[in-house]
Amino acid sequence: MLQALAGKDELNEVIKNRVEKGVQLLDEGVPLFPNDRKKDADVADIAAAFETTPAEELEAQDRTFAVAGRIVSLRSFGKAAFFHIQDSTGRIQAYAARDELGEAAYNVFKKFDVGDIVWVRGGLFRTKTDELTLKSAEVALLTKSMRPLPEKYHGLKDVEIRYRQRYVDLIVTPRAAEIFRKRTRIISEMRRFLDERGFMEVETPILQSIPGGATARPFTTHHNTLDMQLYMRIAPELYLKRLLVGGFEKVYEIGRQFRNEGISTQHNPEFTMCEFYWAYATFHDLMDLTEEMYGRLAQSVCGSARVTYQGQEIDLTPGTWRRLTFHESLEKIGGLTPDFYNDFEQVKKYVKEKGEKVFEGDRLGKVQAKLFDMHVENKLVQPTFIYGYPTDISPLSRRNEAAPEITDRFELFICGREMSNAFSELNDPVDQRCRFMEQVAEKEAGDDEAHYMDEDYVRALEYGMPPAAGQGIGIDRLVMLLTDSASIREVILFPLLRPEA
RNA sequence: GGGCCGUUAACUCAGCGGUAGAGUAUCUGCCUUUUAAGCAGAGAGUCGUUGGUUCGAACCCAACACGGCCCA
Repeated sequence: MLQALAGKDELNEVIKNRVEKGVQLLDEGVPLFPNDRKKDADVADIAAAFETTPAEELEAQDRTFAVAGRIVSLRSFGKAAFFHIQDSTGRIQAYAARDELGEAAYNVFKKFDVGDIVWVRGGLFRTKTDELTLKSAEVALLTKSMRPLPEKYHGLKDVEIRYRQRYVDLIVTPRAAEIFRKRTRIISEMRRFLDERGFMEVETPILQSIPGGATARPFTTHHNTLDMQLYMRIAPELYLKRLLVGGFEKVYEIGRQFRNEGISTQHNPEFTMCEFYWAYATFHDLMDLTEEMYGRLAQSVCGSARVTYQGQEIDLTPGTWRRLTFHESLEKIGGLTPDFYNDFEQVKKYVKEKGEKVFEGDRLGKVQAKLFDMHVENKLVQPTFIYGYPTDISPLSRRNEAAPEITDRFELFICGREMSNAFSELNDPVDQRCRFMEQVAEKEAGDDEAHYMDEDYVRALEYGMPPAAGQGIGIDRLVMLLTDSASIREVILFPLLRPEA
């Protein structure tokens, strides 16, 4: 196989050289991809244990360590060489010399390249510059690399290659690897937070025959045997609330959602959301819980409740977050007057002039939401709950007892972006049926993001759903905030891209 | 969908109408404490694709592809 590769003239010079080297090693009886070596230490553990140990003490001990990892740098002299080995915990320098390894082993070592995965066993010493270094008593090739890694100093700058070939990015861009480690920590910490409070993690369908729980266009797919059109879920909401009907009082799901929408620095067609539902609670309880959760995640992942995002300090300290009603925000932040924003015809004319689409069936709340998007949203930098959304744009939320035209719903904004959406749940089946019918009318009027009718969901409510509050948190945007990432593609391992040209 | 920008060696980039360049990486030689190791030498390219303008195009023009940023 290697001979076949070596003969291919479309391979570039570097790859040809690597293949030839591989063939030579094979000829000498050195396997290129063996799996018979075990490591007995992680690089970070060695560093942690001996970082401050003086040179004499290091060399006095006769203990050896076996590590395995990728060669990420190599400085070779004639009869000795220094190289760095990188494993999943970090990197450590190693030293190989002809006099230590013996002539034959050193000649094999000389055929190792940057990018190869190797195994090294040896004791520790300190170099002239005091760097903790593993002195190879034995080295072995574990995986021959055929392709050269990107340049060592500038690294991989081309974002297209970084996203398409994330495997390379993770090897050579420490920040990228760090973002995804933090992402994992954020999600596991969130699980722990919810588990501690008695929430039960569940899994609900991704393939749905009626997509619901959000205003968004779904992806469509097809089941062959059932010959049935299916949709990829846009939210797990309606299934999670069915579970409240079933008697589970606290449930959550962390999972992928799919929305057939544009792609931007804030939007990827598939993204991850955490949704949770809490019986006998209200949206006020959720605001408190949210502050507590975000504060804890920031503390755990960033070491402080104050984080820096794109040069701005964001204070996530629980108990300090601003809370404003939707209407207050239009006035205090948007600088609009009730005379204006309550005048349907005037607002409709205004948003149309600004280039927004207005459909036949749209009502006041919907055009007010566009005013909010234009004049308020991007000014909400520090964490702010906006609550009391118009009922027209909140088809699944409970109406406010005192003012039925608004709902007991909030959205959380940080850095000018929607981070979360939550409300006291609508559990009146009659009201829910009417709201669905209004949505269906909007859909017929041309809004393809409007809700579908979901008869089974209404039937579930007819059995009785306990009063409850529920929330959805966009995990990707939260990870962006806590890792100071400007684009959602920086926090998704394999963001959606068109096929390579 | 619209606007602006980018695409040149494996990587990072320069070149912007007159024979395709540098650094890293690769190869050869020297080199046993280097760390963007060093010294000497060599090889490496469908300049995103397709057309057009021109005596001559990586460079100017057009369309397309992929990507980035901004707007909708």
